[in-house]
Amino acid sequence: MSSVRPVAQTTHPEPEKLALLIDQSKNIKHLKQIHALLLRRGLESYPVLNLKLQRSYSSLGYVQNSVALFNLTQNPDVFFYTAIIRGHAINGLHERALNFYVQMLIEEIEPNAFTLSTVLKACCTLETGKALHCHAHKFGLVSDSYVRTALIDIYARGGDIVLARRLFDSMVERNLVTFTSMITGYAKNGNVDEARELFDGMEERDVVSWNVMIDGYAQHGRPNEAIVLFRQMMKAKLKPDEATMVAVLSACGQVGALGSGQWIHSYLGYRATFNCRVGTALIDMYSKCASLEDARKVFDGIKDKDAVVYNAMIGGYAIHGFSQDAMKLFKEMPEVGLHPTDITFISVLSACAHAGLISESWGLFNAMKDEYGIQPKVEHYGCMVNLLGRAGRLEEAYELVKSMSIGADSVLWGALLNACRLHKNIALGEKVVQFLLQRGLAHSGTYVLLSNIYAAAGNWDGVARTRAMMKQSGVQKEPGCSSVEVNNKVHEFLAGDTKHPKSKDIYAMLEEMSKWLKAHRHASQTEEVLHNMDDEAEKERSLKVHSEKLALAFALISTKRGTTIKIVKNLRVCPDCHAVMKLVSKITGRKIVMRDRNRFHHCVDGMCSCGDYW
DNA sequence: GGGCAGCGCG
Repeated sequence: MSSVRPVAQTTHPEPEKLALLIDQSKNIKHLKQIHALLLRRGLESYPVLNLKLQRSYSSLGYVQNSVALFNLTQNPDVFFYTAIIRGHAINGLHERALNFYVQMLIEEIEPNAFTLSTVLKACCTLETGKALHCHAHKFGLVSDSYVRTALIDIYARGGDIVLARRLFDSMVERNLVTFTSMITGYAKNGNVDEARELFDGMEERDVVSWNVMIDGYAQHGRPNEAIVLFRQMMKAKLKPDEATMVAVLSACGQVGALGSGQWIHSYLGYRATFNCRVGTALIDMYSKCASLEDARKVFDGIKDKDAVVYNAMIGGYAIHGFSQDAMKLFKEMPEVGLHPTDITFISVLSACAHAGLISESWGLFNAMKDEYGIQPKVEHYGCMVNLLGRAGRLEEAYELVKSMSIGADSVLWGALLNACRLHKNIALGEKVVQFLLQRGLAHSGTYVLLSNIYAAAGNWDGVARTRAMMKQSGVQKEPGCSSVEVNNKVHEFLAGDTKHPKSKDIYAMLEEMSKWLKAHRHASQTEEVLHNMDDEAEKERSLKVHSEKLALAFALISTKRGTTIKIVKNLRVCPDCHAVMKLVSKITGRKIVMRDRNRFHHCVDGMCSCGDYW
């Protein structure tokens, strides 16, 4: 190498060339090499190159390196400030990003539209958003489309969807991104239909707009519409990306659409390995579609698993009641250098709850607080209440709920009520419902559970009163809906449904099932029939057409002998249907796997994996 | 010399 510097310098790459090299560096090693080269040539503080270095370090996640360079910069201008704010914002260091913005204002450097849209990215609260909105006015940036898009985003995510829409409507030029931003706002806020209206009105859509809409359906209880929209996307010849797949897989898991989920798996190419995001989505889908072995295969194939991947697999074991496997994976986490998260604890605690492991649960619950420094959330309490309730320790469960410093939600109260139902404890059930009514927290599930508690104890007065309360408050029972997938198509059934094309055959099968059940001396478990029917025969008739039984009958006539039957129900399975599933599994020799709102039931040869507690 | 939107786990 020549040691004659002046000569060498003229033959070295020009700054423009170096700038390009920085932009093109794909990893930290690369970048550091170029940085070293700049240092050797005394070009480190050459403004353009310095700026580019900072940006590249930040985008590779090395914000500290950017900060070090920033601190060496003499009189950083608006470009440098914007870069350092952005570096922190994209790496989730929101508070520090805001601090740099404040520092910039103190230095009396005026932010431009780039700065403002960047700092808006780091703004987490509605209050900060409003303050920045004022700044936008002050600096005359409020009509800039990037600033405005960011503002729409902030307001929509902060829950002020009306204001977000007002900003959107007042924009002179709205583009694909603005629309997508507004649609995202609606979707995240649960206004899926408004989102769809905007989506349908768009002149052009890209993969992101489709993804947002599909995910909006998937995350707001409308998984079937998510799958339908995905098919339309494919028809429109748009190439789905990873985000599309993650959203659709979530939807497949929710409805138990194993066939569709497998199709996506094959579209992704049945690779031996997936990244964490796609891998997690596949694990979740397979777990919820009762294919735990496939979930595990995907899990094993993921290299560099993160905690989220573990959470998904542990959660899979948990809903199937495989507590030992869940615990085993949980114990493996520290061994591979992963820290359990709050979600991990929800999964292991629910696994323990399903298996009735009381001392283990208390141990985990306390360790979570004391050793891992994770504050229990309402969901963690929910697991404990489920567990204690199932074990009949109702007062202990009630005391736990009352002792909480955070507010209990309707799911937690529901867990307590379910325990009252299981142990026929009317007194506590009434107390809880009274409590909920006073605070306006009662919803349809509350009433149904209370009614079930009365019915279980044969208290028909109580049932009638509950019915009257429901009517008075205008609450309607969420209709039970069961689905079963046959030939990649999800068939849905409501109670007493006659809309299915094969309805006649289904009802014939139900008659046949009745005969089997009679022969096996099955006594209908009418205790939880909601209505006060005087006639026992009438109660039986209403039980016979429960949605899960229709789904079972349809599966029996339309699937091959010996194959596993998989049913998904949106509510908790009713006791009579549960008993029937077990019996039918024995009579037909088929495995019946049913997922209800809470967990999986694997019925084999007359026994259920839940041990008859759910 | 710079900027905006989408994904997972109970």
